[in-house]
This record gives sequence, structure tokens and C-alpha cells, in this order.
Amino acid sequence: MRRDVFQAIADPNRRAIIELLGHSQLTPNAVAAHFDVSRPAISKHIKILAECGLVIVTQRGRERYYEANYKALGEVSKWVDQYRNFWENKLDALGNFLASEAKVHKSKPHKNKQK
Amino acid sequence: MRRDVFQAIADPNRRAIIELLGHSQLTPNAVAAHFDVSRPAISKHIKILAECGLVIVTQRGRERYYEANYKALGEVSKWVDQYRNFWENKLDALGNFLASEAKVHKSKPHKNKQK
DNA sequence: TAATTTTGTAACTGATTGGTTACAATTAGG
DNA sequence: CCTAATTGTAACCAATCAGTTACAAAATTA
Repeated sequence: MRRDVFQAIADPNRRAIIELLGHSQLTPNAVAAHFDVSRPAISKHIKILAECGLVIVTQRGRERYYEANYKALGEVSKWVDQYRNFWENKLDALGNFLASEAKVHKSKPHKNKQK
Repeated sequence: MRRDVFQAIADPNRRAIIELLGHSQLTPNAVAAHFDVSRPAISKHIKILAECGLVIVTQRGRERYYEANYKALGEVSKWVDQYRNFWENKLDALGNFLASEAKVHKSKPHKNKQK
């Protein structure tokens, strides 16, 4: 089964869960109380999130505490960032191509706004 | 059918396609030449990408030219960015919670009940 | 005009997904 | 010790997904 962070955050419920788990550690029951779906459904979502490192589990007695590990979003951040200049400079694909061509041939001034 | 940018970029082939379409405009046949899957499969992927604005279509005669519109990644970027401080400051969820508690108690309670 | 190229899409298929209910195991509390 | 609470997971189901092959339509070209 494919289990990467891109697939993990594709589901809106899972995004809501990791949003929730950033504010405080919560037990599965506490998480499920925020949603309309059943506790097992939440449990499966959290399992998927944990499998790609987005959620960390701490067991204490019979209870489990989940918390978000946003560091695992780094992969997504990195992937998106490589395209950031494209839309922040308001260049489309062709525009970028032409801009880089002009830069090579004529040293045309090129806004290089970084993140 | 759910068609948001998070679901669109969940598939590795689709991520490869929009990567490809950032370098130059390509026809569906040209795109398909880069992959092992069939042309109709690529066509369906591109349709999904176009439906959420990640790909822009230009028809010229019988041919179609696709190009990436990375601006549509803004939604993902925005979502990820709201968590960036968490992992860049090397704070875990509990650490952030305590840090915000230490300031003032003016953060509103989180409500995320779905309907 | 006739044949070829380019493309989208319908129809189908097997795998995956997101959900459910039911049940078992472990811990807590009387 | 017995009962209740907390949790994971198995078994199942309908819907969606990602792929295929087959075909039709429109534009090019010989």
C-alpha cells in the first residue's frame, strides 16, 4: 500500500485531524468527538497519518495520546517551494522560459523574489 | 466527485506531469511519451489537473498544448505554511501549546465539528 | 477526396479508499 | 473480582481510482 505524505493529506478529514492535533495532545476518543464519522474511522485515519510520521503516539496506561509532527510536512513544503517563484513572479511556464532565455542572451533584469 | 488540489497532487504520476509541464508546453502525446502508462491514462490525469486549475489548455488546430499553472499550488503552500514555524522552530505540538499558553489566554477554542 | 494523425471519452476491470458494525484485549474503578 | 471504559482491528461494503482497450470526431496531409 502506498503511504506517502501527499496521499495522507489528500483527505480533508485527515487534514482536519492534524490541524486538531497541533493544539493539544488528544486521545482517539477525543478526536472522534470532533467529527461525524465513527471512532474506528478516525483510528484508521490516524494510523495512516502515523505511518508517514505526521502523528506521534504516546501510550499511557490504557489511553493513547496523539500529537501532530508537522516536521513531516517538510517534504510537501519542499516540493511546493520549488514552484513558488513561478506563481509569485506571476510568470507562467512559457513566461519563465522566455525570461530565462532573455536573461541568458541579454542579461535582462529579472525579478528574483525569494520566499 | 471531489476535485481539489490536494487530491490532485496525491498521485505521483500527476506530480510528475505538472513538473514536466513547467519546462515547456507539451501535447498529450508528448506527455505520454514520458510515461509507461497509456495516452488515455495521461489524458485523464491532465483532465483532473485542469479541473483544479493546475494545468492550462491551449488548443491550436487539432493539437492541444498543456502548460502548468503553479499558481494553483498556492492553496497547498498556504496550508503548509501555517505549520512551518512548528517544525522550523523545532517545537512539538505540546511545546507550541505551552508557548502560546505562556503568553496570554486569548486564543479561541478550536471548533471543527463537521457536517 | 481518402487516408492518417491527434485527441477525448465511453465502457470496463481490478485495486484501493473511506466508511460501517462487531469483537477482542487491556486497563481502571467499584 | 466484576464491570465499565478505551482502544485496535477484522470483516465487510459501496464508491472511487487508475489503468486498459475500443471507438468516434476533427484536423492534417498525400
